[in-house]
Order: sequence, then structure tokens, then C-alpha cells
Amino acid sequence: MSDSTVDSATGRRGRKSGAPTIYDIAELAGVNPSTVSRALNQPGRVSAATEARIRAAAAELDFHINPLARALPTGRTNTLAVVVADITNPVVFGIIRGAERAASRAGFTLIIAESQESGSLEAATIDRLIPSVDGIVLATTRLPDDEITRIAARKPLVTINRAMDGVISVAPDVRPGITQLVDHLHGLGHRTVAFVSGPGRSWISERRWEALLDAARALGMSVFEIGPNSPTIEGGVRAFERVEASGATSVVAYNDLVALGLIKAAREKGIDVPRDLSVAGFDDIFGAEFISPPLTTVRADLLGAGAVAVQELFRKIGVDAAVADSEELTTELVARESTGPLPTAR
Amino acid sequence: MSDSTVDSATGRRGRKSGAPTIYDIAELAGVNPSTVSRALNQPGRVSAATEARIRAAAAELDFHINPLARALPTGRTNTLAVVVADITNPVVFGIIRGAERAASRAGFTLIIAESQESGSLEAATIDRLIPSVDGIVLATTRLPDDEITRIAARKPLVTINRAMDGVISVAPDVRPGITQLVDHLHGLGHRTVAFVSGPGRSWISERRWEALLDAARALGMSVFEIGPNSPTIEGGVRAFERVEASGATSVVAYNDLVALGLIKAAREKGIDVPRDLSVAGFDDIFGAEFISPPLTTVRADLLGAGAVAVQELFRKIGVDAAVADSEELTTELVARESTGPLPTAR
DNA sequence: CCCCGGTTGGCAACCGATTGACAATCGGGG
DNA sequence: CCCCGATTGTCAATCGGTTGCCAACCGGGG
Repeated sequence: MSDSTVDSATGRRGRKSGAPTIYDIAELAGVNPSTVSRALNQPGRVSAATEARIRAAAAELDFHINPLARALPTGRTNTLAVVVADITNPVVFGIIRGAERAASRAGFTLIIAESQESGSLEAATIDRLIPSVDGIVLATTRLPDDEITRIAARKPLVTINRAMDGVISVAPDVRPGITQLVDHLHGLGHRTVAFVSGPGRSWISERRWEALLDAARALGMSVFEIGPNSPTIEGGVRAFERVEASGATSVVAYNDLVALGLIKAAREKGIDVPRDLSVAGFDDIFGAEFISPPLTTVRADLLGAGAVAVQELFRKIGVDAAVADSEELTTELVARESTGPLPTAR
Repeated sequence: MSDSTVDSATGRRGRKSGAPTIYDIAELAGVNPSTVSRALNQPGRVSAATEARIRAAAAELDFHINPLARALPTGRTNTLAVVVADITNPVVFGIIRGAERAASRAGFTLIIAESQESGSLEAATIDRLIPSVDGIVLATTRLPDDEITRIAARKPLVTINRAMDGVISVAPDVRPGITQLVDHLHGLGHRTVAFVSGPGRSWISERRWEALLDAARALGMSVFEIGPNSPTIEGGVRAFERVEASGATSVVAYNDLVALGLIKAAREKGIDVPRDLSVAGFDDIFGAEFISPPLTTVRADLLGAGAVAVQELFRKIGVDAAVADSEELTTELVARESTGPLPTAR
């Protein structure tokens, strides 16, 4: 045994942050560090008197446990990641908030990562994050299926608005909202509706299209798809020409941003919405009610989707925390003024 | 190598996550784990040949370093936290994005925490986060000064839009934008302007008010403050009555949300913006150009503010990464249609 | 042929917790 | 009075890296 001189006398050398540790508590309370650990998180494992002494010492030192140090032996980080393609996309807003609430309610920390619309950057970011989190929510992913499968094999993972075999998925049911929307348009006299779709590979775009198709057919309306398009205002602007050429009297956009673009392009051509053309979107993003005209849209419970995604992750990793109010995720029509009666003459 | 031997190391004994470690690499490369560590992050410390062998082994195992394990001995987590009061506030969007970009450019991970407008929750969240991060950005804090000081003593900390002694602060200079705005209003014929301020304790609200006061006085305009108000649409709605009573022909709101509320309330009373009343805001939030009427506003470089905040943190913790394009944060007027010529009769 | 300085790699002690195994202690029943 | 089981607390190994210190090794000059 080589005598380690520096040790006992000076105390722990070069403490980096000065944050108190369980060793400090142990010393103050006159017990062994492991007893401190047990007192603090295995209720009943140590005597009430000892526990009280330890808690008092912890309070006195303003002790906060170091989650990193805890994570090492336990393998549990109490952290979840939400990956989004674009933080400024209003859609991820509600998802993040719902997830954040749910996570913090269970004492979990949430990491938000932005992939900046790049699949490879997204994969790299996730690789970096994997060891530090207990689970991953893919809110608006750009990753190909096989890559998602690969990641899901390494960490609990939930996707939002994108279904895949063998991967837990959370998605509000689009049919109620779309059925309401189509009824609404039909009631206004429209008999033909165009769907300005999203990116070619978007799972949710296809779901919306299918639901629209079914609902429109059920009412005997003529319906067709225009796309694919970028899911942005610019995408809507660019799609407008084809909408106009199609002669449709009503148009359902992939999302509110695209709807905004359509309205903008229409205005520039002197076509009035909703007098000459009815436009509806999806998501009911912030501001949808303030624009001119206020946008008719199908709202999804994004907050709920974020919460349910976290809930599913908790279920998978064995945390029992009732965190989402409901698991019924649905959609509903929000009728405003961008849709109106059939144009009498065009 | 199409024939990849089905991984001889089938079951690493009871390892919890199965993620490869430097020990696995060491074994595969026939060296000591410490040599692996050195090869991977102390360039030149090991021979080129050994390093190559180690890197090959790492690649073969698809090794990703465990940031938690690294953080323990080094005390460096490569993680930054951004704390916001309300994730749905459009203002924090740009800040988060700017910070995210800057952080990830330097290989740092960003944690977003929401305090849900509660000071005590914010303090608790930060206490929980402190051991896991290298620095903290307070984007829209609800914390009292002394609490901020307390935290700043424990971790590098930067505030945005709030200055305090002894704490690094980042804030775009409001004067250029406000001067432009006042010139703009004056040029339209307005001689009286009301400021609908933000929360009583808001540092940035006071800065805006002071700048507005100076600029208006310089032009001989009459100017007064109405407040405090909640920084929301609802806050604007509630403040409208007092604006109307004041007889001001132009009003500058604490932010775009408040401006929106004012416009909404005005419309409900049959008062047209901008014909009867000119309204301007701050921040140029998403949607400001689509609402009706498109909002005149003072835009701040929020993206830049987020990036500079991270830059300052890096400086403080000794990371040299040029990450922000510029450190000059300014503001500018974006004139749209919610401001117009002086009402001829009122 | 030996000595020397510079490389290169290994050993072992940490970082701050957790936890299985075990020892000490205590009260109570026989 | 002794033994036994239950309770309480201690020891030491461990998670996955990092790093100071030192030994082995290298080639070259004297």
C-alpha cells in the first residue's frame, strides 16, 4: 500500500465547482456516503432519526444531486430528447410545449434538438444525444425509415405524425376534422376541391389526402391532388398557378403555411378569398385568426400529441407517471372566413 | 468485406445498454483504455499507427463517446441551457434558434427549459439543471435580481434583454429602431404617442419607454405611458380603453402581441387601424406581416441575440469558437400598414 | 557499446453517485 | 443468559471516461 499523502489532510483536491456532494453530507452528518444515498432515495431503508439528520445536513449545504453522476451507475438520465426539423415551424410549438409539461411533471428534463431540415445532421445529432437520454421523440423528422429503425433499436423512440412498423407512433386522427371540413365546404355549395399536398414523402400528407378523398367522395364531390409541395408559404405561392388552372372552387392546403402562401398569391392576382376561392389549411397555427381573412383550418391537438408521445416513452422505459390528460387525439374544424359560399361567377 | 462475421462478441456480459465503450475499443485494438482516450482526444499524444488502429476499431464498433461519463472527471458537459418563461412566446423563437445554431456549431447540446411564468418553478428548474450544464442563458426570466446573482455565482450565466450589475447581459440596442419609428410617426403627422408598456418589472419595457420618450421629445411630440400590462394579446385588449381615453393618435405597444390585442379591441369598437389610430409593436413576430392590417413593428435581431449570448458563455468558460457572425445587435423599423397618416377628424 | 533524451503506452486514482453483500447492533423470546 | 432474526449502516465494486506519473522503448551520438 503506497501511502497517498495528499489525501486525508487537505480534503478533496481541487474541487471544481464547489457543489456539495453526498460525501460532504456524510461528513457533516457523521455517516457513510452510501447511507446518505439510501436515506435520500430509498425511503425506509435507514432509520428515521438518521434520515432526518441527513436531510438536515443536505438542506444546510443546499445540496443538489448531480444527475450526471447518478446516471452513470444507474443508466437512467431522467432526460428526454425532442427532435424537430425546424424550430420556427409553428407546428412543433405545441408539441414541444406538451412534451415539456409532461416531462417536467415527472421530473424529467427535455432536450430540444433542431436538425435544420437535414437528415444527416439529424442522424448525427441523435447519435450524439443517445447516451445522454432515456428516450427520443421524433416530432418532424427527415430521417428515412431504416435510419429510424436503427435508432429505435438503440433507444426507446416515438414518432409523431409518422407511422412505421415496429415503432411507436402518435398521431391525431385526421378524419373527424377533415370530415367536418368537407361537410362545411359542401354546405357552402362547393362541388370540387383541390388538395395542395405536402412533401412527397410526408406520411401525414398522405393521411390527409386519403381522408379528404374519402370524405369528398362520400358527398359526391370531385377531388384531386396538386403536389408535392414544400410545406411553406413559398410552397403555397408556387402551387397557386396550378390551383387556378384546375378551376377548383375550394382548396385544402397541406398546412396553414401553404394556405397562407395560396392566399398571398391569390391576392396578388386580384383573386379574392373567399369570394372567388375558398382556402383551408391544417394546424391552426399561431396567428391564423389574425390574418386577413382569418383562416379556416383543421386543428389538431398538438399539445396532447407531445404529451402522449412522452407518455408512451414513459410506458416503454417503465416510468409510471400519469402525465397526459387523455390519449384520445383528435382533430376538429375551425371555421373562419377564408372559406365562403360558392363563387356565383368566375 | 461483405462477409461481416456475425459479431463474435455476441453478448457482452450484462452490459446495460450494449453501447460500445473505450474498453471495447482497447480490447479490439490491443491497447490500454487510457491509450484509446488519448488517441481520440489528444492529437499527437499517441503514435500515428496506434491512433489509426484505434480509430479503425472505434469506427468498426460504431463507437460514440458517452458525454455523461466524460463530464464526470472533466466537469465539462458540453451542454448549455436556455431558460424561457413561455415557450409559446414568439420572441423566444429567434433566441432559441440563434442559440441552438451557435451551440451546435461548437459541438454543444442545448437544453430548453420552460418556467411556465413562475419564478419559483424557474429557480427550481435551474437548480436541477446546474450540475448538468456548463452555462445558462436566461432568455425571458421571471427571477428577481438577487436570485439571478445567486445562480450566476454558481454557473456562467448570461441574460438577454435584462441588464444587471455583475451579470453578463445581451440586448439589442433599441434606440435605432425606436428613433426610426418615431420619425416615421412624426412624418405621418402624429404629434402625440402613447406607450402601452409591459409588465411592471420588465427591464426591456423600461428601455423602450425611455428611448421612446427621448425620441418623441426630440421632435417635440407629446408622449405618455400606459401600464403596466400583461405582455399578451389579452393585455393589449385590456389596455385599449385607456388608450382611447387618452386621445393619442398613435400608440406604440410593448410588443407585437400587445399591439395585436389593441388592434383587435379597436376593431370591436369600430375604430379603424390605421385610419383612426396608428398602432406599432416590437419584435416582428411570425405572422406580423399577414395579419390585417400588416403590423408596423420594430424588429430586433433575436437570432443574433441568442447567438451572442452563447458566444459570451463560450468566452466565459474558455471555449474558443467563433460562433456569432457579429456582436453588433441593433433594431430597425419595419413599416407596414398598421400606421398611417394622422386622422383628420376624430 | 553505453548512455541519453524524447516518445509511447500502461497503471491507477479519481469524478459523484448507486447497490449487493455483509457486519454490527438491538430487542425479544425461550 | 443466550441465541436469533430483523434492522441499520459500512465496505467496496462499479458505471465510462480522464489524466498525472512513470516505465519501457526507441534511435542516435559519443
